[in-house]
Amino acid sequence: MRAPVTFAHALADETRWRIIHLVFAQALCVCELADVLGLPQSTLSSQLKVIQKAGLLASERQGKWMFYRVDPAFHPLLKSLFKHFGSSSLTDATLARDARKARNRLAQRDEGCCPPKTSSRAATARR
Amino acid sequence: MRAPVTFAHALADETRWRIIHLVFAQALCVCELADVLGLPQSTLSSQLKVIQKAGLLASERQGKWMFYRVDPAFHPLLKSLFKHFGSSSLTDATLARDARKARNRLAQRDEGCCPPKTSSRAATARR
DNA sequence: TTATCGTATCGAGTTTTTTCGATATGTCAA
DNA sequence: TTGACATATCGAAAAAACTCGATACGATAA
Repeated sequence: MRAPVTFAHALADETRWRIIHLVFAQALCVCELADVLGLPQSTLSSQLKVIQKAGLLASERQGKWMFYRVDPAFHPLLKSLFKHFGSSSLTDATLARDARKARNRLAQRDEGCCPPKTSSRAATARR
Repeated sequence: MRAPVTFAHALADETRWRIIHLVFAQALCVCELADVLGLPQSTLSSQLKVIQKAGLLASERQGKWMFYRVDPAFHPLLKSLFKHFGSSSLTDATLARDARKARNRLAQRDEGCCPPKTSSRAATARR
């Protein structure tokens, strides 16, 4: 009984809901999330911890950066939730803005703080 | 975005999770929930309000009693959640105990405080 | 090593949530 | 109407959650 309640709690916050949408299909690092959401880095770290506690996140360190994404095991469940509530960047203005900002931010990888997107290839190429 | 977050919040509490399981398949009145869960009536009223705020509940007054059940529109979504987490009285000891208490309590309808289960027939027959 | 940068943790302040007794509201019956 | 009973609301205390600046940790590069 603890697992589903913790899972629900992970979704029961607007900021976390936005985070989950952002890292559903792609991995982002903490600084990218902070940029997109306009929140301090420590806040992001805290919220990510809550989501992680529910087992929702897969994380991977890439040099200095920590990348987070939704664990694929939760994709079907979350998809049915998204579908039920019509929650997507097509219907929600905030999610749409987040998605756009994320696209812009991703386009600046290599120029900005983060390592190249295609992590394994570029990361090994750097060393 | 507010709807799914409110929905998640409704599930993000152990007591509410138990309530939702209890009134998923059958309608119960507040005093029955209080008996089964062993909580004061005012606590139940508060928690039911939280669940209701998410649109999860259908309620029906039956004389003095107010019956609550999960709105059937949410059955599929909740079922996928239950399934994902294996949340049922078969796997969870607390839910099992709740279900057993509810069965006992239902068997005492007509003897105790609550009106007969087959509400429409019995209720009209009373008048 | 030192410097830098990204992230995690800490700690305090603020807000929200949860609980539950007391009380109000509403319904039925007489 | 009164009385009894089920439920809702109120109010206050306790607990939990949320935010965010300051700081510690960890990895990279020079």
